[in-house]
Amino acid sequence: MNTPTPSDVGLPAELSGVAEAGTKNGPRGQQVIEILRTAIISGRFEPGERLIESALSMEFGTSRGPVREALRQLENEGLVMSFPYRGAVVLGVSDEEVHEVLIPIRLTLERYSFAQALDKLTDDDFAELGKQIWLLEQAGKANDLIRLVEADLCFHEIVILASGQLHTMQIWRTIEPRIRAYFYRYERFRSFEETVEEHRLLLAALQTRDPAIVLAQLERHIDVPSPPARPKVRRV
Amino acid sequence: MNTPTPSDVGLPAELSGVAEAGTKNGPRGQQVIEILRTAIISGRFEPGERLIESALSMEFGTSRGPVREALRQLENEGLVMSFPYRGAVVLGVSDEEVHEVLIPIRLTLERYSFAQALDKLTDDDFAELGKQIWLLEQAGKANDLIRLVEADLCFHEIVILASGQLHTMQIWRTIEPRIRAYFYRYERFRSFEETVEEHRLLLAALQTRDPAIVLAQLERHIDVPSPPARPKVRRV
DNA sequence: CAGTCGGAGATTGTCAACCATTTTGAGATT
DNA sequence: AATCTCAAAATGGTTGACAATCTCCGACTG
Repeated sequence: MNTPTPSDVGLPAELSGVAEAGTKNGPRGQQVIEILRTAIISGRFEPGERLIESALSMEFGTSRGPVREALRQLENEGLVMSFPYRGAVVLGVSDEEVHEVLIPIRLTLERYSFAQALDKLTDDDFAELGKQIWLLEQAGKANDLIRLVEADLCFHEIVILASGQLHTMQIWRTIEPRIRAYFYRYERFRSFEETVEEHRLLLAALQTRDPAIVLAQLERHIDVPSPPARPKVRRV
Repeated sequence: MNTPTPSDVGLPAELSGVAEAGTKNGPRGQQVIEILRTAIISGRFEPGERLIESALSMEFGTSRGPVREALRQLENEGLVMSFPYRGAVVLGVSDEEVHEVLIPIRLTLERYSFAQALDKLTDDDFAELGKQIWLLEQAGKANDLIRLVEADLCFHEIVILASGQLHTMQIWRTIEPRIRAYFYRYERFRSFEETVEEHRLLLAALQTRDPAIVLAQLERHIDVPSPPARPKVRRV
C-alpha cells in the first residue's frame, strides 16, 4: 500500500492504516481533530461561529492542549481561521473558489499521482480499490451520501498514497476536507450510479497501466462537475 | 491592502502587517516557527534529520508548547513529517515534485488571484508592489539571493492578499516555503536582472487591469523555469 | 548463530494549574 | 456623541508531572 514510513525518510519501522475511519484512533488529539472537522464539514457549526478552546476542551473532556492543536490543524485545512489573541472562527468555502482553485489543484495532484502510481500499484492496492468500488455500490444502493463520498475520496487517496509522493499526499490532505464539504453539498445532485460507474472505469483504466488511458479517464472524472447550476455562493 | 480581518468572517476589528519580516513579531510561537522554517529551508537541517521537541525548546528558551505547534505547522508546509510517538524528521522536496505539482498549483493559485485582484488593487497595493520591485533591484545589484527571493515572493503574496480569497491565500501559505526552498536552490542559475524585469512587466500588466494581458504575462513568468538542467533530484 | 523476548531509556502525548498578554465591551466621563 | 477606563474573557505560554509508545540493546533460546 505504500504508506510512507519513517524509514522512507530516515527513521526505521513501519506504519499502516489507510483511513480506516478508526473508532479509537491513536492519540486523543487526533480524535478531537476528526470530531471537529466532521462537525464543521457537516455543517453543525455555522460559518462565522466562534470556537472557544476552553468550551471545546470541556466538551471533549480533554485539556486545552489537544484542542489548540486541532484548531491549528483545521486552520491548515481551511476550515477555520484564527487571529492572535482573538481565537478561531469557522469558515465557509465559496463555490467559486472550489471550482476555480480547489478542483484544479485536485486535478493537478491526481494527474501526477495517477501517473506515478501506475507502475507502483500492487495487487493489494487494486484489491483495496475494488473494495472502495464495492462500498460505493453499497452506499449508492442505500442512498447514503456520506458513505458514498467517503468511499469516493478514499479511492483517490489510495492511489495518491500508492504513488509515494509525500508532498502530493500532504497537499491532498489539506484540501480534501474542503472537497468533501463540497461533495456533501452537491453530490446529491448527481446520479449516484454515475459516480460509481466512473470509478469502475477509473479502476479499469488503472489496470491497463496505460498512462494515456488513465489520464483521459481521470480528467473526464474530475472535470465533469461544471459550475453546478450556479447556486448561491456561500461566502465566509 | 485587503488583509482579511475578523470582521470579514464574523468577528469585528482590524489587522494589518503583510509579511514585514518582523524582528519581534507577535506571539513567541510564531517566532519559533519562523526560525525553524528558515533553518530547514536554508538547509541548516539535513533531510532525514530528527527534530526533538525538548532539544528545540531548550535551544529556543521556550517550553515545549510552542515547539510542538511549530512542528505541526511545518508539517503542514511539507517541510517536516511526523509520526505518532516517534517525532518529526526533516523532509526534502524532489525537483520533480516541484515542477510537476508545486509549480502547477502555484500557477493555478496565481491565475485566479491575479484575475480576482484586478479590480481590487488599490493605489496602496500598487505602491507596495513598486516597493518590492525596488527591493528586487537592490537585491539584484547586491547579488543577494535571499533578499531577491524574499521580494519576489512578497510581490506575489501582495497580489494574492489583495484578491481577498481566503482559501487561495491559505494554500499559498502552505506551498510558499517549498517554492522558496526551490528558489534558493536554483534561482542563482538565472539572471537576476531577468527576474526583476519580469516583475516590472507583471506590475505594468496589472496596471492595465486587462485580464488577458495580466494572465499572459503571469504564465510567461511562472512557466519559464523549465526543468533546470535536470540536476539530481533530492529525494527525502 | 539467528531469532525472539524483555526491559530501560528516550521521546511524544496529555493533563492540570497558573500567570501574562491582548482584545473586547460596557460604563463612566467629558 | 466621542473618548477613556477598566474589568472580564480568551488566548498565549510556562511548569512539572505522568502516561503511552517506540527504540534499542542485551539476555535467553532453539
